[in-house]
Amino acid sequence: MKDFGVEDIINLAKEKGFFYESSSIYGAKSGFYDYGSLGSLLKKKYENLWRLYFGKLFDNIYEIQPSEIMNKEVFIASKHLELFNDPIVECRKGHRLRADKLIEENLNIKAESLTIEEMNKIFEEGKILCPLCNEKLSNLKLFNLMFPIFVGPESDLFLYLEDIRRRFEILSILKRDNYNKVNERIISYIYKQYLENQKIYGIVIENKTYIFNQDKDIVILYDSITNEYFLSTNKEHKEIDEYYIEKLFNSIHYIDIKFDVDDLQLLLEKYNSILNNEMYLRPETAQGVYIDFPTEFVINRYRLPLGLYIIGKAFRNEISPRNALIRLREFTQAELQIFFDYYNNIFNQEFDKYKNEYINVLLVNSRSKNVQYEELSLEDIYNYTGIDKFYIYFLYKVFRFYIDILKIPKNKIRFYQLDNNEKSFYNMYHFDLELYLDDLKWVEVGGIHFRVLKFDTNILNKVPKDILEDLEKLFIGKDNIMVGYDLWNHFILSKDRRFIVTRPDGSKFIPVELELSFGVDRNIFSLLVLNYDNILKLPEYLSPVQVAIFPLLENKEDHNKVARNIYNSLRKYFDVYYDDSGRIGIRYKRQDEIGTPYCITVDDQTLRDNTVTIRYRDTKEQIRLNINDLVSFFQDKFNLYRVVDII
RNA sequence: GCACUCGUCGUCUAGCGGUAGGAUGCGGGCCUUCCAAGCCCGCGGCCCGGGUUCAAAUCCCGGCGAGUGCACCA
Repeated sequence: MKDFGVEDIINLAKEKGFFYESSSIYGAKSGFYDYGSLGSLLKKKYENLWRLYFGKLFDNIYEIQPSEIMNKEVFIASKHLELFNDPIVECRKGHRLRADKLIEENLNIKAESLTIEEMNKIFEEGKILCPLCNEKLSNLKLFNLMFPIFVGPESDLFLYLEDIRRRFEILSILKRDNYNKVNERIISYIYKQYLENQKIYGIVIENKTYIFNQDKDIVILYDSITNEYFLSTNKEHKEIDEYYIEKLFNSIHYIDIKFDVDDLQLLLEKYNSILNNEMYLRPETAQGVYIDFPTEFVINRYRLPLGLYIIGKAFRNEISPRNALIRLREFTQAELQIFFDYYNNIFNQEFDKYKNEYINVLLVNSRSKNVQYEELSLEDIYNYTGIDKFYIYFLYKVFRFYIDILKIPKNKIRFYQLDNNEKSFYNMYHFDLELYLDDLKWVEVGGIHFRVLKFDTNILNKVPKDILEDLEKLFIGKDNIMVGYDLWNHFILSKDRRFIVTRPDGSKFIPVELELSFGVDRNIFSLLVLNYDNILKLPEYLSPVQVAIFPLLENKEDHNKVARNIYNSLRKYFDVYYDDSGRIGIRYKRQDEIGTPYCITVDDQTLRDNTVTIRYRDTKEQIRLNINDLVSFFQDKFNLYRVVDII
């Protein structure tokens, strides 16, 4: 049997319409994919199964749909603006490196405490050279993995001012010695192009006029006292070649605003007011749940445990998207956040019911054993690691979803425990759920994160005074407390007291958070990779097309007519496909390739006794069934509730 | 983002300065009473932009995209 690799799946996906590169007729941008007709059906079915399973894991779970564009404060509280933000420095040859890491390695000082300006100064002075080519490093900028959105009519102005701010306060490239003198002929050539169809923007400061293009690749300086022109490429002192001039002309996205130094102050004030309109595309769905927790907790009558989940888009400006749906810039997450009282936790009892069940895990301590995973009972995991029972219980529930419902082969799934260096500081426990996708090895398709912080009373010295009183109550009778990382952060910043929960005995706490997080696109991709070998053997309730209907012979009018009627009667209930072209064998093959589990064929016997053949994909076996029984037959086969009920 | 390799019908592939060819697929027809690969006809392509040349899919430059390895993935 041929091995089907990732590349084959990508071709299949494109050819049959599962997914393909987005905007490809205009030249695709990596990291963006469109789901096609079949992919959309598959994804919808996956999500519905996920809803039925994880949405019913326990009582009191709800789906919510927060906005994908969220306030800046959300990401201040969540620390995404602070920590999702890498300072990048560049050398002449274009190598880009992490500025903070370079400083820490070379100068042995903690870069955390340095401002951008201070870091930039270190590189300007040439204290650190590019380790790859020994060239000077400069042009320090922040690279944030979030996509900013500027809301409201002034967004263009904001972008422009943001550019000015960086230019003056951080980059300070408008220094004279960056410029080469150029002759008037070149300048007039540029102006000529400018007048014809391109626009450039400029700023006048004292006696100097700076003109630059959108990409800031090129800046022209005109000195009105000496009447001289200078040109900077904003890189090295490169020859003024046609490439840069051409680049200037090609900057099609422009803002044409001119102002002089008197206006600058006014505009910077305006900038500060517009700053409030800066929002972000969410880099994870989770924050939507955390900020809606107070509202939903009250609406659902203060009951814990409370589960809130989102199936929706998240956006990250990844540096290098790879492997089709595995690393995208726009992707779909399915995340269930479970909030509960750590000290009064019903899930620990659930553990006992399943403690003799086995799951595949690779514990930190087992990595040296040179095994892919070990099959351990829940009780063993508890004994080996001391991890809380409720956490292991949820690992088990996730495992069953993949084994029993998605039908993932048992030797291709494992939980990978992250060690203290790998996991984030706010995760007390963190296991990735990984699937083995041949060429790609183990791929992370989900994660189970216990997002909590443990505080002693010293934390009270560091919190805002107006909520100090509320926080002190959490410590009554305790030396330390466990709190959900995000709920804590959002409480500190928003000061919304609904984050604090009161127990029946009057004591106060902030719930802890357990996050079951899944990359939907990665799951879809994995399902295709793991199930394809000429035939796409998806579980029948996941198959995009559920039933195909054929006339046995395309040139027999009777066959066609009856088959058409069946098609029309089934299409209201199921995802069906009608095909009367080519021979019967090729039609079966077409459906096998896209995973259609059942094919109905109308033949001569149908005309006599009103029965049709139903052929099952995996065995190629046929049964005969009366046309009148088809709807109930398939309703039973595709009943998702029953699928989930088996568990 | 860096380095290397590579972009030809939807898919696979030949051509590598001079009329873009095959296979598969898809559509139509013939034949066929149940599992692609019988016959006939048709549809469909050189990633994009510059440059060199009488002439560019082919050579050069840039962009975009893909693969692999680094790096990145709070």
